[in-house]
Amino acid sequence: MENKGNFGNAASTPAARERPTLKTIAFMTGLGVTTVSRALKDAPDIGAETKERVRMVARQLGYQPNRAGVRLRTGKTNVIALVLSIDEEIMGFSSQMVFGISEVLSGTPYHIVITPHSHSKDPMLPVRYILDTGSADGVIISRIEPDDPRVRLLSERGMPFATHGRTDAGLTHPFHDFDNEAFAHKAVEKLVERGRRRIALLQPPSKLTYYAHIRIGFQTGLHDYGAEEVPLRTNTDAPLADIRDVVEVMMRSANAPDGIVCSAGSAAIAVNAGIEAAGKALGRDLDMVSKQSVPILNWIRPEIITAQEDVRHAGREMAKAVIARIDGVEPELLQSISQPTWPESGR
Amino acid sequence: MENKGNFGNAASTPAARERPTLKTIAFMTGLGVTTVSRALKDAPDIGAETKERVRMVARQLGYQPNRAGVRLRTGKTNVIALVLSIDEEIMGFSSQMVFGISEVLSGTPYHIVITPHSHSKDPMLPVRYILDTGSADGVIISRIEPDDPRVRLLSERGMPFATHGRTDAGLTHPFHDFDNEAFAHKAVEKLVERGRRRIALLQPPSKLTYYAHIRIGFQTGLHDYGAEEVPLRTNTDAPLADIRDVVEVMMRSANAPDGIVCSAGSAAIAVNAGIEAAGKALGRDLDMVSKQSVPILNWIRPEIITAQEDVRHAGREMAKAVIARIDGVEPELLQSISQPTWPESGR
DNA sequence: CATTTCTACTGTATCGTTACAGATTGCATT
DNA sequence: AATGCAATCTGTAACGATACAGTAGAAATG
Repeated sequence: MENKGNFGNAASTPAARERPTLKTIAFMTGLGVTTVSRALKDAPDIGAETKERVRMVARQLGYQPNRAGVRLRTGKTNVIALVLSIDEEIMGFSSQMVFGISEVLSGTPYHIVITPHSHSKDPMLPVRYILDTGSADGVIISRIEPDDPRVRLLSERGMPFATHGRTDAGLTHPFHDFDNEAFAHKAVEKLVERGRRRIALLQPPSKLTYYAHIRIGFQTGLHDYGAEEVPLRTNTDAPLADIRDVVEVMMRSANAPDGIVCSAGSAAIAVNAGIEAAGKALGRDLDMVSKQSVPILNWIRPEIITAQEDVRHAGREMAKAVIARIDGVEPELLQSISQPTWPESGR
Repeated sequence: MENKGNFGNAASTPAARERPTLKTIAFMTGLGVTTVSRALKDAPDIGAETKERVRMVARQLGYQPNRAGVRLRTGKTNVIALVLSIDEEIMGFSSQMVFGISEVLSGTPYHIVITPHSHSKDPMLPVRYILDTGSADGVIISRIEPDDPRVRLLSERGMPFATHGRTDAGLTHPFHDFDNEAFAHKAVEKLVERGRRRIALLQPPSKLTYYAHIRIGFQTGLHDYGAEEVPLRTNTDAPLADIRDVVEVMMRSANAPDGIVCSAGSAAIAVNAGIEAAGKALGRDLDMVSKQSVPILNWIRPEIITAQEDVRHAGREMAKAVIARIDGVEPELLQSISQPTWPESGR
């Protein structure tokens, strides 16, 4: 009865020093490989006592299922692909997101694989690659457009995914978003509170969905608090040097604003440089409200009024959403929006 | 002669819509699976014409080898694991490194997997996990200590790896490092040039190898240029609020320094806050020289004299080193040190 | 007592790839 | 004509896990 079953035809006997496999456990318990596999999955047709024994031995051996074996047989990769734009933000935006995702994945068998791309190249490429090679069980993407072709493709192919930002074309899918409308609205309020009336907006590139959210929040804010817009012809994607130059020109012009709303932390730095280059100063000639995803603006220019976007939290939410989606939860239930927080100024 | 070989006993015929495998190519070319496999690897025992034909069909089908298959059979994972401390730096330090690594890996079959950990927990854990599960072909680690146990373990187990920073205990291994000694030395020079003589150093935690490099550069600098050290009792790992407080106290004290050398960009922000809290100002009462890995300090406090550390470049170098190591290149040949660059101040 | 049903377990085939140990063919050599 | 030998090509087994289709034995049923 000893050493039967799978070891009958196989020549090998499990070596002590190798990484344990199901075969090792099967050998040690005297059970079949199949039984061990099913026992570890808590299948209903395995005896309670047997399960217990298998689990004990597995634990003792430090058994970890071989990923390649599982993946080959079942097609499950246990990988979440994070598609990142390599020219995203200069300041740790994406690292915080990665860490948020990792936090959630650390309790699961999932690993995080970074799939980088440049947003000057075709943004479909990384997504197509993942789909064609089946190299992930789930995908996380950002920089979402209203009718994002990546979202369409992923949905079509039935690949679970979550987005950082929403679409706006009747597509239902898991997402996490920051309430940019609320941010922009409140930003205007904060400026008007300080007696500012002529306000410029440094907005995101118009192709991204949240451009519209920012615009709406900004414009209803202007309307609600009786302020007017001073046009600013650049966006948060522009090189910092360009932003500085454009702002400098604006600040030197006859109708310079007395308030600025800035949609990205790194851009706020350039805006401030432009303001100073024009001989103006925050807090004196004008005020600025900016979103930031890494809490540093307040450290350097306490005069900048900031709203905090918790990107790490966004990462957590998206990771949870993708996993839930993989587990079959309906997309409608996997959408969340987080509110800006307004830390008391200073520090 | 058609449809023979592997298709004789197998019931399946390759479906058109599925992802192509070697079997598909074998079917289309009328060759055996083994032949196709060897042809694609350019093995010497396959005819030139056959190779050409196989390559053509493979290209046409968009064949990509199944990673799980390769991994299961050969043990090669095609994964480079990047071990990242989730409490690393607040500012995009690690994202830039990730992108640098990605740049190099994009031309190879390697993927990058992030293995996060907290450096308050046992730093051996992620490394042991990778070794025990064989989940990567190569590893990249940072926050290196003089006699780093991770470096020892990885070497012992023959796992290819590269480090960001050096060890200092007779261990030979691939690394990329920033010349912190040169940085600190030059930093003192820059301060003395501006007439500063009493200099404080915000140093890295003493357990990290580059603590010594910074100290040596700093002290030889003091000696060479005839300046003296004002002690500063904190380090770059401390919470920003702590750094600010300690600096504030120091700046209020009788023997406040007239110069500061700062070993990390994010810490410089807190140092500056401390200076201002004490009612002092950079450029007037004292000067500061700081290292930065993301070029933003100059944007916000142009008065801070900065040395740039190109972390993206470091990522590239380490990725190249790991791959070379995997390919059997000797570790001695895979060590590089990059010099600080001193961008002209301003903007 | 024969038969069905249920419980607990097992062998075989398979995922895609590659190492290994042959085959087959044609051609030159003895 | 027999032999040797490259040059090409091929089948089989194996990596580790799991889906599937069983089997053996005990217990319940008629």
